[in-house]
Amino acid sequence: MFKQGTPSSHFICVTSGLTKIYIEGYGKNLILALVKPVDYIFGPGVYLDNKHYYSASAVEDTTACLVDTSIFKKLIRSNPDFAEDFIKRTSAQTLFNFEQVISLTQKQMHGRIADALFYLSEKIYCTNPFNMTISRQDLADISGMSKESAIRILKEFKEEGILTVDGNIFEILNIKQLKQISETG
Amino acid sequence: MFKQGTPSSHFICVTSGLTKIYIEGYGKNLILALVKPVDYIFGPGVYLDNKHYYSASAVEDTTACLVDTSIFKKLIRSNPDFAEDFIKRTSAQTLFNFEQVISLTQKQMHGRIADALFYLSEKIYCTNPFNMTISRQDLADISGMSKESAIRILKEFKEEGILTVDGNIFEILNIKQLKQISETG
DNA sequence: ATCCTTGATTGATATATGTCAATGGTCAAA
DNA sequence: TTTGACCATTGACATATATCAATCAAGGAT
Repeated sequence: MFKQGTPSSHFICVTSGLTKIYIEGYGKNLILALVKPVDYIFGPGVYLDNKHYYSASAVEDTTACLVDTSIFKKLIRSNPDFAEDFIKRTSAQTLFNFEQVISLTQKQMHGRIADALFYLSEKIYCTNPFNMTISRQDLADISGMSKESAIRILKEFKEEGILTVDGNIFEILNIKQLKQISETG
Repeated sequence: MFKQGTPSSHFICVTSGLTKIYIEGYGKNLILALVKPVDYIFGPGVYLDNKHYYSASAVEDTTACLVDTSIFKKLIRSNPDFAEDFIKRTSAQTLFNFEQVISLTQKQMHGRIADALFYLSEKIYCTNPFNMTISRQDLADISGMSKESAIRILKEFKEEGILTVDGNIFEILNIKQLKQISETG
């Protein structure tokens, strides 16, 4: 959909499908979030230099509509309720980033995969047996590890009866134990 | 100054000294930023649930003044320029967080210490031979590693002539090489 | 001066994690 | 059916990094 470093003149509203937004780092990508309908993609560059500071690409067939950022900015200036709501949203986003950073920097792989699984099940697909439409590489890019490592952790979870994987259908069997793993790092 | 999880009813303006803001994670801390005069401490909780989502404590003797958040919120609603400026600041903050996350998750220790040294020299102390007023543990908490590892990397940099350390006076001798290390991870 | 606390440093060791290479499965195009 | 491309999986191995324990240096208080 767009690449890090390119000019950004619109903000994007995803109306169907699923999109990943990710930073292209040193040889690997870090997925910041998955965006599902109806949610917005609005990067920090909009109020700075009108560049994208992350890339976005569809992981499922996705439709979206674009809104010129100048319209958005006018709305912010003219409507205090809108501005306040926007600040609330970005605050929540920041909070989410905090949790993510702590997970990525202070937990080991098992805890990070656990967090990613909960993110997918609770926040993205919103069901428990859920259909993984993202690749193992994407899962690894969410959890900040190599895809081989991610696969190995999944295998361990399967062996311990925490998880079943049938094709791309994932089911978390033992939520409590997985929460435990998330907590203890 | 305040602890993660406590209620936050004011925003803080640091008028002298140096303060670290950090997240208390699983057994270790992650320093998000150092705050020097004159800058503000304004967490994401202010517009959500009025709680602090990170802790702050002084690393040098620090004075600060407090402003009730309700005053701040009124200003946001009544003054579009102020609101826009605030959004710009938080955008810049978000951008900085992005760089930080990439550094922490995709670079190895040498690159992360290099980044931390540049942060201290260029953004915080703003001189090149600079007086490290933070501890090695703090340096480690900025770079997301154990203090022993941080010390070892510093030692290597000294041996390679990139850095001199005299007491708490640090001088980056070979900026170009250190940039190189930051780039190559 | 001596003690005591705190932070810095060093070494030895364990382990978490990445890398590389090989294999297998699946699906679509020819 | 066969081929090829792509993704998932597995194993063997190298190495980055944390942990633990010990030592050392510098002040402050008694």
